[in-house]
Amino acid sequence: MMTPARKFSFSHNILPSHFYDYETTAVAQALLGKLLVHETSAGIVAGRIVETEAYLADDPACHAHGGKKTPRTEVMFGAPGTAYIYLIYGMHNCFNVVTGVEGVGEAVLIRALEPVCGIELMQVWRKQTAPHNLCSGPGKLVYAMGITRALNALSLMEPPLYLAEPVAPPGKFNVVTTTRIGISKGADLPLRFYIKDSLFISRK
DNA sequence: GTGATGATTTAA
DNA sequence: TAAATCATCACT
Repeated sequence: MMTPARKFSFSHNILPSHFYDYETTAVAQALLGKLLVHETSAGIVAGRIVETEAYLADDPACHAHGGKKTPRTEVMFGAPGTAYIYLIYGMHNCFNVVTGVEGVGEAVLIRALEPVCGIELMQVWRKQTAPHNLCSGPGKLVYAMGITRALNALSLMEPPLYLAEPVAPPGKFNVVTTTRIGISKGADLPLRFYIKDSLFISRK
């Protein structure tokens, strides 16, 4: 008789609150190699973060630049380690990790993941099969992970959506720094970070 | 109320 | 290269 698939989760490896006790650019780099996990009713999906962008309080590309607090940006001023999810271009959503000191509006955009877990689910939700095309963009990974705006403002330190240490010992990797993608203001700032030679980033 | 804008993706 | 598509925000 077949052994039933073991129920598992990554929740015992959740990144603790002190992970966020650093400036946003440092957290953006430290998030590379970590896991983003979503425990859904359909199953667990997870990916290794391979590309991020920092959005800072004094940064013209940041939704909350200059301390601009609106109904939308309010979560960016909340506790670090919460989710900031917003609609972009009327049809996709972007997923961010709120960072920085509470009361200051900063966040890290997750731009790409390497699929780790629940790839079949990702393929269904993305209507794509190629692994390198499942999570290689901020809008794409939101679909692949089953993330919706219902998760906006929720803590990333507990299920169903959370950040975790990878299970296997992290291999050594190099980080590349470039300017950010798809913005007009603040376009020259070196605030995009990705894992060198990753096949899963949104673009070189 | 109205209009400009946008941290994207996809297909042609 | 262009179209799709709509929440958000400032207010010519």
